[in-house]
Amino acid sequence: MMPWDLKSDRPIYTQILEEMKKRIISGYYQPGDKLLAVRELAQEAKVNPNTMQKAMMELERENLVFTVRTTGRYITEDTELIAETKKEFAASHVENYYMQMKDLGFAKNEMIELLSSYEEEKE
Amino acid sequence: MMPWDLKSDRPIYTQILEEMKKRIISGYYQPGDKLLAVRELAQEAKVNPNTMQKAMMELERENLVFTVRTTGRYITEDTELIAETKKEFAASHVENYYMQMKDLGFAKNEMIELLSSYEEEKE
DNA sequence: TTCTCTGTATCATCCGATTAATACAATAAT
DNA sequence: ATTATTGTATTAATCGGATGATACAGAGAA
Repeated sequence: MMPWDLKSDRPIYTQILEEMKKRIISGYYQPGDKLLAVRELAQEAKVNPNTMQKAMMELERENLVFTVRTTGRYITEDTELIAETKKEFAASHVENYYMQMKDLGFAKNEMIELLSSYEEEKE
Repeated sequence: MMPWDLKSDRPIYTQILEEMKKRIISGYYQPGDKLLAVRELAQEAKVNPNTMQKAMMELERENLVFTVRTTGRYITEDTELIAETKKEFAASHVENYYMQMKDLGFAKNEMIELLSSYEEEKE
């Protein structure tokens, strides 16, 4: 079971929304997959069902999931939308990294160099 | 005058804290520079003086600014600390970019490629 | 039909962040 | 000595997010 590790520095429902998006665009959830019930997901993430529900509503507003009333909720089968969402997500992270570093006075080649020499932490 | 553009998705005082840090480590504020009074800064950022004060207290806790009672607040002259803070700040952004992209299934060379081909938006 | 599971809706309550309005103490400037 | 400006402290009120408890409606399963 995938951990949720939610922090308290931002609204919980926002973090859940992002985590769900990540799970969809990364392929952890496949198109058409049935999601656990809101109550179960809430228990899993250790949040109130209302909070999970709020995140789901937003996810649905973006068409990344759809509901079959009284049956459950499913991941969209619109692979085009998923691909597009992934593209946007990646682009926003590239931009964020670039902008933050630029504000600090780093040149692009330095940004690339730092990333290249980055080694993941082990433990 | 540097804009503050504060969002409502995270605590204001946290955002102010980060913005101040950026201004210090990027050199926008120089060591020893005198800051505007809390009330003025608050007015400039369009927030309550108490909120600005809270951010300043935290900034001071990290020794990035110091106070001369009844005279004002100044940027630290500990250039070593500033350099170290900048290093940490950059490292955390590198890690963040790397981890987010990795979770989405991107390989490091793809991350580098996306960054290389990133072109800043004009308008 | 009856039971159970689904999403959904509606309360009241709590908590932290923010705002607001003041007040105070210390010092530099006048 | 007086005034203005500084950071700081205090108290109350407000607001949004999160929780908790509960209820309802619809569809599938028994």
